[in-house]
Amino acid sequence: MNLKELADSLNLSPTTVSRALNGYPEVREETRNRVMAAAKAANYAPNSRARRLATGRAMTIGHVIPLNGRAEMVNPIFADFLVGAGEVYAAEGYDLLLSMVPETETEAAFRQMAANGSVDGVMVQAPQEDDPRIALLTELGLPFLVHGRTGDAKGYSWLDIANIRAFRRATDFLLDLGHRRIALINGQEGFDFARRRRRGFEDALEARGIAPLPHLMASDAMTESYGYLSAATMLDGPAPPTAFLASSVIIAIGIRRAAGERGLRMGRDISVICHDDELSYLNNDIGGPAFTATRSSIRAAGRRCAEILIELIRNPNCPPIQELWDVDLTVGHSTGPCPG
Amino acid sequence: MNLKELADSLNLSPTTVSRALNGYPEVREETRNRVMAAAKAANYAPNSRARRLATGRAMTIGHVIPLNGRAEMVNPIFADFLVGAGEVYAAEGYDLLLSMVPETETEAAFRQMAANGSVDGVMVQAPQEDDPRIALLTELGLPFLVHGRTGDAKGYSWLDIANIRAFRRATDFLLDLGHRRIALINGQEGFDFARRRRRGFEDALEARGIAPLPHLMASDAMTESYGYLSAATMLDGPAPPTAFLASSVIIAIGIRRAAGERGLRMGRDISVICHDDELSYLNNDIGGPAFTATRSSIRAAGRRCAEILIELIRNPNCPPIQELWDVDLTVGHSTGPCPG
DNA sequence: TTGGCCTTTCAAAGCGCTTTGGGTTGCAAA
DNA sequence: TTTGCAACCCAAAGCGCTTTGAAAGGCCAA
Repeated sequence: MNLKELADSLNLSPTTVSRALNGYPEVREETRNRVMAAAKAANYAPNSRARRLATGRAMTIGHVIPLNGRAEMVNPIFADFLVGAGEVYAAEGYDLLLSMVPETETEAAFRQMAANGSVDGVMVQAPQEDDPRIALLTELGLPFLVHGRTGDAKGYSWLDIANIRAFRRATDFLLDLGHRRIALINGQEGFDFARRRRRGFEDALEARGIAPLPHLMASDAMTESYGYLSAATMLDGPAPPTAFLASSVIIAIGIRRAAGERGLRMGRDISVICHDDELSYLNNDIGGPAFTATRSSIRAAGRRCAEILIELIRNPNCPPIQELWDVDLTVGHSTGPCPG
Repeated sequence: MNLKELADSLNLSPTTVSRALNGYPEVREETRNRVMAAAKAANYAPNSRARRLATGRAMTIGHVIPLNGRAEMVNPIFADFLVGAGEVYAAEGYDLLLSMVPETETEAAFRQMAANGSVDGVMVQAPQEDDPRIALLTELGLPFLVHGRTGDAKGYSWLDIANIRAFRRATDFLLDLGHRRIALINGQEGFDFARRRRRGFEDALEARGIAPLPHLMASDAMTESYGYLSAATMLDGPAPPTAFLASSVIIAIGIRRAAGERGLRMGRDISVICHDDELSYLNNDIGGPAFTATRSSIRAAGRRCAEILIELIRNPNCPPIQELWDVDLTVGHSTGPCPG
């Protein structure tokens, strides 16, 4: 069933049927109702390919996920972010085009999208230091929103959490408990968020005249085994840390494993704070929050990012929208005063 | 730059340029090269909206993720599966349309997709007992592939792992170690995979004349806190288990937490086997596999599912393709003989 | 030279929708 | 009776591509 057939069956022109269906005012209410009823009865839905060609809009938003060949790692926050964004897209009538491409081909992927008009805008996640995607998308004139930020953070739209502040606060919390040998198990340097978090950590130490210890700082893709191995090495080494600051719950789980194997009880023998993206399957609340954590819902971020991006698409010469979210520190069972 | 402009600049007709670009034989090699070079120079890519309208193909595959309002839980395996599938789609020139809809609206979402032709086929994940999606998609004539299976598993295409066999084998492994009070911390009943796993578990017990203990069987969405709470309850209750069988690594991590809090060492005081989907951020291999596990890469499943679905789309009257994958049992540090 | 047959190219007709730029019709105002 | 103006509705022109059916050109055999 297409528009023409539907129109014929109603003895109306395609024009009128189209307008009735799309809510234009110049069609009588009675006619509109007739059309709506017939469309529903015939289970008619306008062909989206044709509609997109005619309107020139793709009604689609692209998420390009770069796969880095080495680690082959899928960022675990990616699913929750996607779900948050997807909820908003669905509500606003946008489709979500997900594109998995090798990291080396992201530029080509964006160029392709811009040239063939398959998306109206794109979401950029996990920006690196001076991420080339920002200049590229600006050049291509494709609306985009960055989750995170990088460079001078000017001239483009982004949404980020206050990473420096969050990690400074978390470090202060540990320092206040008397800890001095604090380890930072961070995400991969190169990502802007990891650099900021390190800076927050170092700022807090510096403010108390404590030098960060290089052997207590690690940086890598945020997997459980990375958390485990880093913590194990540090705990078994000389001058082991009394507290850990971890960039994700997954890492903290690895730390917990290493601590457990060594008979160390969290919150008593060893303290752990992590950043908690509130992943739905790693709920940190039930039975009281297990980990003391800086918390910010990645899913809520996804939702808000989607809203902003849609705004940018609808309103092409809208000035850059930038949003910085502050982060809570919730106290759980994983921290306590420095022993000894 | 569109086709007509490109053609004009070459003094050729749009027809010829289109054929040259799409590899049709009736164009001279020299002409084709000229066209290709000009297209590259002008950074021309055919408008995908127009192409799709003209060809009648969407070159898009839909993944519909039902969000169940209550739990608001995002299945953690979903990201890795998506990445696996996405790799294949990208290689084959298909787009991936991701649609997040409330569970109650999945039927409407599929009907919409079928009516407006935005996808050429869809992937169905995590089927429930007699999942209505299968009948619906069959009725709609939309090619689909089920990851998992349900009902009589006949008449439609699916790819599944041998859940019964895997869990029977895992249970046997624990029984052979002398365990008798074995707990099953399963996924949500209602999902076919969870039913099969329970059956494998019960079959193994039954074969040795052991009755499954209802108080040692739990079933819910597979989160860390669910694993933790279930294990905590069981360990603190009467007749606590000496071994656990968990439907996911995430659950097992929760069990480990509960055990750790009670001073129980895994592999010595308590045994744990889990099913490991080989999520990239929960690598169970580094430093030797932590958990004894039945293993099957969800990402590889995603890849293969995508291949099959594309085959089904390309070849509409292809008979159902069904693939059952056997599952490895790898021994880690989390299991040992029954103490006492 | 002519006819026939490739090879290569093109004009034009869609694909199914939206949207522009009118037409009708009916009714109040002139 | 005309005119003016809403209120409704429609024909037709795209949107940018693919594809059909045909024409033009080149070559060879008759």
